[in-house]
Amino acid sequence: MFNHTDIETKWKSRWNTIRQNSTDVKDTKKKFFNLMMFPYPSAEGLHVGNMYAFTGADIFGRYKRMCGFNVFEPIGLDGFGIHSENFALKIGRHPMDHALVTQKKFYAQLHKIGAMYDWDKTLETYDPDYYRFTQWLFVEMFKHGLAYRKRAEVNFCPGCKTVLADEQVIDGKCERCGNNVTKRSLEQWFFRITAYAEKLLENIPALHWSHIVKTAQTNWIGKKEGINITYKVVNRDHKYVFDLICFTTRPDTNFGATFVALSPEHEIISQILTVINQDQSKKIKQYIKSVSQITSEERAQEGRKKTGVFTGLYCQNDLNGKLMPVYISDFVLMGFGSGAVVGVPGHDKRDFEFAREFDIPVIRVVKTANNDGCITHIDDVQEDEGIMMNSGFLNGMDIHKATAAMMDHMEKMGWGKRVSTYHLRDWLISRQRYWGPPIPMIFCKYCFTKGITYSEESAFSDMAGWFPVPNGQLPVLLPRIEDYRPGDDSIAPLAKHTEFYEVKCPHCGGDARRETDVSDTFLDSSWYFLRYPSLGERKKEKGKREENILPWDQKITKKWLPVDMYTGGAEHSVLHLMYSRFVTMALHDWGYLDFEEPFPNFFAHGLVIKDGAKMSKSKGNVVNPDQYIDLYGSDALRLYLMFMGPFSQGGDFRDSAMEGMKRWVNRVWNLSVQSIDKHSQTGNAIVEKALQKLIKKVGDDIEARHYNTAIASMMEWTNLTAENGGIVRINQLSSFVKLLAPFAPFVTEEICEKIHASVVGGKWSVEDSIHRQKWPEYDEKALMDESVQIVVQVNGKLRDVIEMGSIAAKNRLLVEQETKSLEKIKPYLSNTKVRKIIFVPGKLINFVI
RNA sequence: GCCGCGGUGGCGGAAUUGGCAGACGCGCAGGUCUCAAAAACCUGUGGAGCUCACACUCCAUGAGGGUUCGAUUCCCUCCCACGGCACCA
Repeated sequence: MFNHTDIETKWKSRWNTIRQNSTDVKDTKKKFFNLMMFPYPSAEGLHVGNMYAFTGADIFGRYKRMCGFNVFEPIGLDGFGIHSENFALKIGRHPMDHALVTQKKFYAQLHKIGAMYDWDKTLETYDPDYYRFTQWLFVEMFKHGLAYRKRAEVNFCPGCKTVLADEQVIDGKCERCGNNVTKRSLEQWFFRITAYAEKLLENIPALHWSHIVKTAQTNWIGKKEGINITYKVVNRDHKYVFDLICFTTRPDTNFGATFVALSPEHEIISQILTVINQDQSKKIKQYIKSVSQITSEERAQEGRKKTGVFTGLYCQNDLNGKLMPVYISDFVLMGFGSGAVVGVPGHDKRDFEFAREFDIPVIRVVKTANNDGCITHIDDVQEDEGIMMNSGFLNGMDIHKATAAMMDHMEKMGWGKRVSTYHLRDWLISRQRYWGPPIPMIFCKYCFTKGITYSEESAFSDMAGWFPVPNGQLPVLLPRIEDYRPGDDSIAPLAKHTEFYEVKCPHCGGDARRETDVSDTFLDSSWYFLRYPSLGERKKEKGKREENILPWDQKITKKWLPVDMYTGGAEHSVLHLMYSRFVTMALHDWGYLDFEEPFPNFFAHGLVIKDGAKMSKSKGNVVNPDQYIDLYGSDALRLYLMFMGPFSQGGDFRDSAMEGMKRWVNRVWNLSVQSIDKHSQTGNAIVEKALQKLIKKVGDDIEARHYNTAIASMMEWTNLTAENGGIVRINQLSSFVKLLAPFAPFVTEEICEKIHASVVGGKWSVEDSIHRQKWPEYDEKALMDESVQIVVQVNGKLRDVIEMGSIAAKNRLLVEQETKSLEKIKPYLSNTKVRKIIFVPGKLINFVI
């Protein structure tokens, strides 16, 4: 038995003294940036789910280092944001104080899990030396026309008392606190991520990401190809009033169109109100008001009765000259397409439901082989495959051919234009909260009234009076205030502090007002990977307020980025991963970076399950790793976590299974101590052959992140050594311990030191560390077996297994002769004719009778 | 509704290209050691049949069908979990 706590304490301190894991970023010959998603520190500290993710990533980094790479593995804290602030509010400690407490706690815990973090290059998003550049990024976004401010219907979480981005609303609920999200019309800052929709989509196939994550992101971007049809709108007297654009992916059904519906948020409604009578206007206003009073969740409720109001106007369908009444209805969403749809009730269920409510005619324009009758019931509505009818020049075509033909026709006639629309919306970036980087913008009322904009460019035409904080004045420090609690009034805490917001206009020098919202946490994490390698230069920048200082060192960034391997949870598929891609693309286009994709390789690890549920605070099943590290050791816990199942799948956390892992670590220890003691020079051929195979197996498994089977194979090998004398040669032990080193860094280092003392003697130095050793090589020839097992089947059923020389086993005739006469086979072959013999060289023979 | 992933012993899981299903571990049972227990170690462990025993036979990878000499693996239908999107026109 050995004392794991002593060993861990010893090596933690020794590694720290020698800066074992401090990466020299100047050495870029074989660099490897091994990054894992940094944690957001809150509550009780690191939990087993974090440790699972970090350990899996760390094993890969350690393996790469042993394969000769200069591995950089940094860690930091994503400590700004609602999550941390909510916890600070809960326990009644100021977020600034709480941040320091959790920082200390998290770093202490992260020291204990045995990961090879570079402790000289850590970052915290709430550090002014970090967020000055988050603010710099905001300013750059603004300067390039990608940050804008507008009044919009936005998601508001009554629990967190702030607005949320679309991505942070899950099933109508807040991603963080689970409260039902409501809509509010507020002035907010947005990032124009939609400008990159196509690029974000286009680059996805080339990414080495799991198919699941790629699909999730593709779905979120949600590209749809269709056509914008421009209709002439006429009033009761058939007089033209204006144009209206409807988006559709199914123009093939356009001969069946019988109405047009507008979203209640559609801007053309203000024009409509000017061309219709008062009575009608009143009804429309009433309807819009009633819609604004229901929640988005209620509005989207399935099976809800369709509502709407007639505008008194008509769209003219140029295909057949028919007039289609224009309605306003809340089943039409403003955020998709053009916010106006052309209704084809025969071939769209929602359109049918609407037509039912308003007695609008239903026309069939698509038929199937056995159905071309009237559409009178919702189940008759035909949305899929079929052949066109009642559709003029389209008749007889299938719907796909008809769609293309109709688009061609409409474009030729000048009635419409092919377009793509996206589900992706602009990123709502401002938050009416305290614990984040203040948005570095200034609003000047005087300049606003004069219509003065930051630049002449059209992108700024709606942004009169808004100016970014000059670079040299960054960071805009977040002041320490005591009334940091968010209110119900959508007013940011900083807006109550004149000393914060009263500033001079950077343009005219007059009195102006600083923006008092802070930015979304996801902005903090959208660029942190760019910062890490350059952190060695941080001392030079500290406190400096120069104009042209960049968040990173250009030379270092050119060498070290993009990230070589990124490991994290799949739950960030459409949040962090997409925001980071967007920010990187923008920085690339502005000339700051020479790559577009920050994470060409991303590995999505699985989740740790406890009692059948994902480990989370709200479920109350969070497990703190500390107690297990104390009880079983960091090595045993790391091994146990990785042994639960494939790293991509996660697994079920159970205390009892950890005992077994501790037993095995003990067995490895005993095997090592005894082998070093006996100093055996004679090797066992079976153990040696198995070791050669093991070297290959463990290497291949680590590359594939099949850590569970790598560990299983190592267990098999130690079982084999127990059957073969219980000791191994020193060089065999040495190789084995290297294979185990990425998984169990502490105990293997201790064994390595013992081997070193026994074989070489003298003082232990940095170079002697097992984690600096070269990964063992195996002999291809040694993997070949002299004899193999041949499976003997009759009609595909296993009847016998024989051992043969590996060369003979490849000879069909020889194997046939050998197996035909086997005692167990003979009875099957007598009295029948062998119809066929299947032979797989070196593997199997099958007699078909 | 659409898209995606999966279903293997009491449990977590393993199984190159279609070729010995259940590796490895947990749990359980029995044993050694002990006054006793724990720890440690050893043996057994999918189900059924047959046998004093060794052995042998049959059944079994969510259900049903197909392709094949041979299917956990490939194809079709269905069932059940999980993940993403969703009044998206």
